[in-house]
Amino acid sequence: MDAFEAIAEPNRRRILDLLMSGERPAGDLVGALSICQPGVSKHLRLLREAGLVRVRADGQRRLYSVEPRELGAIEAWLRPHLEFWRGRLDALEAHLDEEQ
Amino acid sequence: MDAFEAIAEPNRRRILDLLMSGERPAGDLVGALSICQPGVSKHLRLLREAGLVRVRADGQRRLYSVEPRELGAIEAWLRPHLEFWRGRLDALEAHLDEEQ
DNA sequence: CGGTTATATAGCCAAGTAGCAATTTAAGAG
DNA sequence: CTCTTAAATTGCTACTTGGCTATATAACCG
Repeated sequence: MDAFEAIAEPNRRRILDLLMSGERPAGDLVGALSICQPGVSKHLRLLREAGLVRVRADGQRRLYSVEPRELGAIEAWLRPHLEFWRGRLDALEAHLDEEQ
Repeated sequence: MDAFEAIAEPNRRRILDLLMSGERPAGDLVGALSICQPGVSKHLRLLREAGLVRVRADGQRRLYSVEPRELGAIEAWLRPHLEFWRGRLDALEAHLDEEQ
């Protein structure tokens, strides 16, 4: 699973949001997500395979945290589109200003 | 299908890339994509339902173009993550500089 | 050791989807 | 009207996935 597919699922985006506040044990995420524990575990595995999170052991807990590198890959695709369209909208505004 | 799911599929990202050069008939996209015509048509329908492209008729052709609004929705989710991690990386660099 | 807690895995099901070939719809062209 | 071209829809299959329950693994506690 690549990063694009990984962030396509709302629960996985929510996990990444929760991990913005720092490293968290899997159990915290289960409490926050209204899906069952194995479901969260499966999402965490997919996020790990997509390179979006990393995990380290702490006793019997697993502490997850964001691995930002692959988010950059998404931005790398998205940015040219945003820049292109920002340019078009700016041009449109300029055009409308001229007409006034 | 929302915008996140829509861009999870490589052929659909490629379609959006191709449409950056401007409005194009569906047939152009079929030629560029190495999947069959009905497949492209289906992807275009999903992109339309996700609000990522619009279409207008030109005789028997259908001209597709990007609708940038929903790309902004993706950026709206992604940006806080990127900013957060850019900040962390900057802090790390500063820390390493100090140690020298 | 046995018991408890935290997490992962296995096994299953229902739903969605990406692909194709075949067909339909719609717009020109003659 | 007939033929052709452009695109969409239908019908199908194989695969994936997100959810669940049940079970396994693994670490800590006594």
